[in-house]
Amino acid sequence: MVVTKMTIKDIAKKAEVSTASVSRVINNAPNVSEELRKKVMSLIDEVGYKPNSIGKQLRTSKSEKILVVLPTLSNPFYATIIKGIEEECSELNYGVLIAVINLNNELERKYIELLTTKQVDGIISFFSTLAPDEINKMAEAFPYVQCCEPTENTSTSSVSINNKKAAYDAVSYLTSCGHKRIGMISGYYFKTSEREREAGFKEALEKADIAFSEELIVKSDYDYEGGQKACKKLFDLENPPTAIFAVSDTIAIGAMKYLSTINKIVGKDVDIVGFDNATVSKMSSPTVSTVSQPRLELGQTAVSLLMDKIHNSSSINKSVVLPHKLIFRESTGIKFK
Amino acid sequence: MVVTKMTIKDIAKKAEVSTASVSRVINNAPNVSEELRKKVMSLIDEVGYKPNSIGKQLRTSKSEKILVVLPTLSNPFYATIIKGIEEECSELNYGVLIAVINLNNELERKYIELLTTKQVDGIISFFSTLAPDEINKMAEAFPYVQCCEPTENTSTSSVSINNKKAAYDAVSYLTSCGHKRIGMISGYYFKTSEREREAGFKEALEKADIAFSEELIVKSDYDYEGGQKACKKLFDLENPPTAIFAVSDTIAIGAMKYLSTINKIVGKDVDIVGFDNATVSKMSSPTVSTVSQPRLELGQTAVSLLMDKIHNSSSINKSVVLPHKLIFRESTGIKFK
DNA sequence: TTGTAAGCGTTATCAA
DNA sequence: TTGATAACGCTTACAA
Repeated sequence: MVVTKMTIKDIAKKAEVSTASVSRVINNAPNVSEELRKKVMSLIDEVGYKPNSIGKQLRTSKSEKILVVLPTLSNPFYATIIKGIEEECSELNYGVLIAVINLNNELERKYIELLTTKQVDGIISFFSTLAPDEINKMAEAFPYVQCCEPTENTSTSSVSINNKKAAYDAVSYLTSCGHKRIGMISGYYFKTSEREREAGFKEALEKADIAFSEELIVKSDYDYEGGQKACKKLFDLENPPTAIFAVSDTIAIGAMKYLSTINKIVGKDVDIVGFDNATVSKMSSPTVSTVSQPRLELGQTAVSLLMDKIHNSSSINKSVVLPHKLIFRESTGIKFK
Repeated sequence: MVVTKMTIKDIAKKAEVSTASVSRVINNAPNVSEELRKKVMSLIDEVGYKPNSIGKQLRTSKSEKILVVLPTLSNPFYATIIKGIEEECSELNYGVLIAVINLNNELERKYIELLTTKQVDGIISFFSTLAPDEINKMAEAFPYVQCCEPTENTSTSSVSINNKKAAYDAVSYLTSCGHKRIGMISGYYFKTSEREREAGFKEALEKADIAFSEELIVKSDYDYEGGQKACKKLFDLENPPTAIFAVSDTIAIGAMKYLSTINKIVGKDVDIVGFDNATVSKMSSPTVSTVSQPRLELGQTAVSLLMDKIHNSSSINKSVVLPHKLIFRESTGIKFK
């Protein structure tokens, strides 16, 4: 961590060459003599000179950094995806910066300005508060890809699982176990995935010839308390469900907590499936059956989509769908222990 | 989200004024006529001009952004602290960027370059892989503060709780309950806090006239599996403990899991105290008694320390210690349910 | 109050 | 292969 205020000019002066030559050495330009290269490089090493990247950015309009826009930091779900992003970017020598917008539209715009003012070369967004046509317009002019949760009616490159199919699979498993009355705990936050998962839920019921009624879908916050409350609503029904499909593992664990207070045994009296294969889903007791998303690959794919945009501005929009996986644990019957 | 490639020159030309005047308007300089201001502002609004902040940064060496350096994203402990940072920065009109270094020294250096090259005005670091004198040297030249986990033998501004006292309090509570044989599950990751907590642990034993032996401190990864393994080690001892102090709630929950497999009832046969008051500590069953850190205030304080450095380069280094709090839950006896 | 022009640290064009 | 110099977009003395 040598700290110098040296500029390319200082190096040039010391080496008795032009700044242009120093620049060529730094950037591994083809046409520099071995002699010059050695002289300049040894000097650079000696004084610990680091090119000022603001100057470079101003000149080249490239930052070799991308920005990851997150709705919140409190959901550990993102950690692994971002690890995938980091790994991929690290190989490409891109830096990864993260911004948290907390559902704040103004804040989101502020961070997006990092893109429009060329401070980052691209954005991977996990959630946007912008209107669809704003997103479309921006994505036309700048490298912007959506990950996991593309805003409805937008056309940018994106990567996610098939949320409808994932819900369909989870609920179909429940019907195949003989459940005739299944509740769903959904949310009112991530609009797209929730709508799709609700659609998958309904389709699975239909397929199993089970009547659907609105009371079976309860909306919840994405937390432990939310899961408890939502579950109570379901079990305050005249005809309560015998199984629950929840859109997050934390919600599922909250639901399990409520069930324990009314002496229902999860995995026996009531089967539960969560979503995301969060760390906590293996820590609770009983452990939670869940739908797993390929997080590392989600991140890696997002990066390659973004790089495509960065290096080829006319690149066409691609929507990549990655496979999900059902994971069976104790919350859906002891046979899966 | 209007997207223009306009520069200050274009605006100046359109408005038939100098670029200096436009600059003054943008920056709310005192000496501009109302007439000029109106003319320029309306034009700016009309065409949606946004000043290019790279140009501005190059000229002013200020970015109005800070960087938060995190060891990992998978620990939700940071989420609330960062919320405190965001809130504070938002008021000051500073942007907050986050970088994750995953214990990778090279990566950390890369992100620190954002500071040394003036792309961010300061850094709040939650963990560093750098050598103490490197940190000191950097912190002398640039605004850099450490939060929660200052590297030992460094002298930068920092904010944290008193980890030794926190451990002392937690373990003293355990001894006050009558425990004579207490185990500690520590880690080998965050060197500073672990060492301090171990010191607090020993001191509490000493104070209660309980002999200490090395076998009572077991090292663990900061996860569920680590907690299980560490707990097994403790209970494979000839003389196993009747209480455990763990340096994280996740470890504590892992320990509880192991205890359930050997038919020990937590809160009755064995008392357990965790650390951090993580979300999961309220979700497990039994719930986990823990040491709570004032996360929001930790973040806010870090920001004010940093702003002090940013706006007053000769500002003296301050070490702020914030109060911790013991939280009693089911894992230390049902009387605290 | 406004304009002129230098300069922040680079890279890239052109000429040598 | 190397050097001189303009340019990137902005702010800020200094002059008017």
